[in-house]
Amino acid sequence: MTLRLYNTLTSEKELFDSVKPGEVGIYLCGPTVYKPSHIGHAVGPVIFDVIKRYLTFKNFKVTWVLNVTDVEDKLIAEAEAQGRDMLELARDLERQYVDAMGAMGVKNIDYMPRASEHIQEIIDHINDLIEKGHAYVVEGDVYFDVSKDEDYGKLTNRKADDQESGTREGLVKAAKRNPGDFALWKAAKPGEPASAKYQAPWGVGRPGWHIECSAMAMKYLGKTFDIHGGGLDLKFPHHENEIAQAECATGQTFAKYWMHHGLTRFNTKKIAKSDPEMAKVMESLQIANLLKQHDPESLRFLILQSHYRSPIDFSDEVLKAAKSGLGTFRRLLERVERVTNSDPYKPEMQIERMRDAELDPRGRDLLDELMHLRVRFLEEMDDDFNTAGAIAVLFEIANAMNKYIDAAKLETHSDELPRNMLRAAGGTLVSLGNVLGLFERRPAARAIGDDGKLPQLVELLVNVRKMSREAKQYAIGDHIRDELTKLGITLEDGKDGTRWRID
RNA sequence: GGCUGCGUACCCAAGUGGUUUAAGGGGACGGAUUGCAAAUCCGUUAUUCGCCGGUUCGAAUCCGGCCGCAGCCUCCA
Repeated sequence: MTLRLYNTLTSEKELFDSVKPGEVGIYLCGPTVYKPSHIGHAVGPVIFDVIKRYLTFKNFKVTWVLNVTDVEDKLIAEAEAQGRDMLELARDLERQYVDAMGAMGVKNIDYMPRASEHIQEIIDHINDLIEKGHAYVVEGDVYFDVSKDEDYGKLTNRKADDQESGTREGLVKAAKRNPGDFALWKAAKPGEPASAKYQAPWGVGRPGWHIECSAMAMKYLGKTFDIHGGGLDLKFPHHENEIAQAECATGQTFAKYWMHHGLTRFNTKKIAKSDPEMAKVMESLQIANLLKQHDPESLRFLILQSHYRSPIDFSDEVLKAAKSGLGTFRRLLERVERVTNSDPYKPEMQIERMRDAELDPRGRDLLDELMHLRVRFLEEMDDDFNTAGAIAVLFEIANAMNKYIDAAKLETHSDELPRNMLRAAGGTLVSLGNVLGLFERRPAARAIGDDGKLPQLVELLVNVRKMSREAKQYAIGDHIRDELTKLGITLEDGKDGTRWRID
C-alpha cells in the first residue's frame, strides 16, 4: 500500500517518497501568539498530529516541528495595549495554546521553536541572502528582492505584475525596489519595547514575518525536508516567501510537499479577527471557551470527519452531530468492556493475531469482515489522509461488532471463544482509532458537583425505580426515568439490570 | 482586475472516467426488542451529484459556458 498526498506545489496527488529513506521531516506553521487561539487554530495541529501518527504507524521516523512566532508587530501592539511585557504575554498565550492542543490529543510535536530564541539563525539567514544578492538594506530595513528570483510565485502561480495595485497603497515603502519585495528585517521604531529589539549587523530591529519559518525549519529539518504545512490562507504571501528565501539561500528545494488545510468558517465566513461581524462571535470560538462546554474528543472528531482540505463550517449543530457519532463508539466500547471484562482502551489483542482454532463459524465471519474493513481503513488513510473515509470505516466496524454481540448473545451467555473474538475486535477498533488520536482513554464522567455523591444518588433512584417496577408501579418508575433524562442522565434497562450514563 | 478552490439527500460529508443504478454520520419515519423507554439490530429517506452544452461505448468524476459560494492578492491557522 502506498501513500499518496496532495501537493499544493503541483496541484496533484503525488506518491509520497521521503527525502531520506525511512525518515520524514514535517514543519507546520504555528500561531503568532498575540490573541487567544480560536477553534480554527486547532485544525492544523490536529491534522498534522494524525499525519505524524499515520506515518509513524507506517514505520517512518517522523520529526515534527511547529513554530511559535513571538516577535511580531501585532504582538507588540497588543502588549502595548495591555501594558504588559511582550514576551510575557507571548508565553502566556503560548501556554494556553499548548494546553488546548494537549487536551485535543495533539501530543507528538518534537520541537516548538520560538522566533525570539532563533534571532542568530535568522540574522545568518538574512546575511546569506544579502551576500548572494537576493536582499538589500535600506535605512535599517532589509528587503528580499523578488526580481532576482526567477521562481518567485511558483507555489501560488502568480506574477507580481498581475496583482491588483492599490491595495498596497500607502503601505508601499518608497525604498523598496519592487512593490512585491518583502521585509526580512524591520528597523526598530521609537517607543517599541526592548524585548522586540535585536542587534543585527545592519542595525537594531526585529525579523520580518516569513523569515523565522525558513530559518527554523532548516535548522531543525535540514535544507530540504519532506512536508511543509499550514492553513490555506498562508499560501500567499507567507509560504511563497518562505520558499523564495530558503531556495535563494541554499540553491536547493526547500520543502518537497506542501500541504494546506481548509479554513474553519462560521456562517460560511472565515474566522478572522479583523472581520467586525466575526468579532461578535470570536469569544465563543476561542478554544479555551469551547473546551469548557464540549469534550475535546468531540472537537477532534468533528475536525476529522471532513477531509483536511475542505473548509469546516463550525456550529452547535455540527458539534452536536459529532458528539452523537462519537457516542456510538463510546457505548460500544462500554459494551465490550462489560461483556469481555477487560479494558478495551488498553487493547491486548488484535484480530490479526486470531487463530482458526479460536474461532467458531460466526467468529470467523466477523474476522473476515474486520480484516477487510481494516484494509479499507488503511487505504483511505493512504489516499491523502482521508480521515473522513477512515471514520466511515470505523462506523462499519462498530456496526459489525454490535451485530456480533447481538447474534452471539454475548450479554447473556458466557462462552469464552466469542468473548475472545470480541476482545480482539475491540482491540483493532481502538488501535485504528488511535491512529486518528481517538479512543485513547475512557471518556471522563462529567463531573456534576464535586462531592462524588452523584453516583450513589443515581443508584438510589435506580433502586427505588426497580422496587416500583417490581410492584408494577410503572408510572412511578417512568417518572423517575423521565426526570433523570431531563437532567441528562439516561437509564437503560438491560437483562442484567439497569445501567445509567451521563451525557 | 489576477490567482485558487468549491457547489453531492432535510443537515454534515466521502467519492475525481466503468468494481458506485453514489460510502459514512446526524436527524426523521417504520419494524424487531422492551411493561413502556433507552441502547442495539433491520428497513425507508439522492435513478441522482448547481444549471446548460460537449468529449466518450460509458461522467458526480474530463472539457466549455453560465449561475452561486468561499479563499488569496493587506494581518491571518
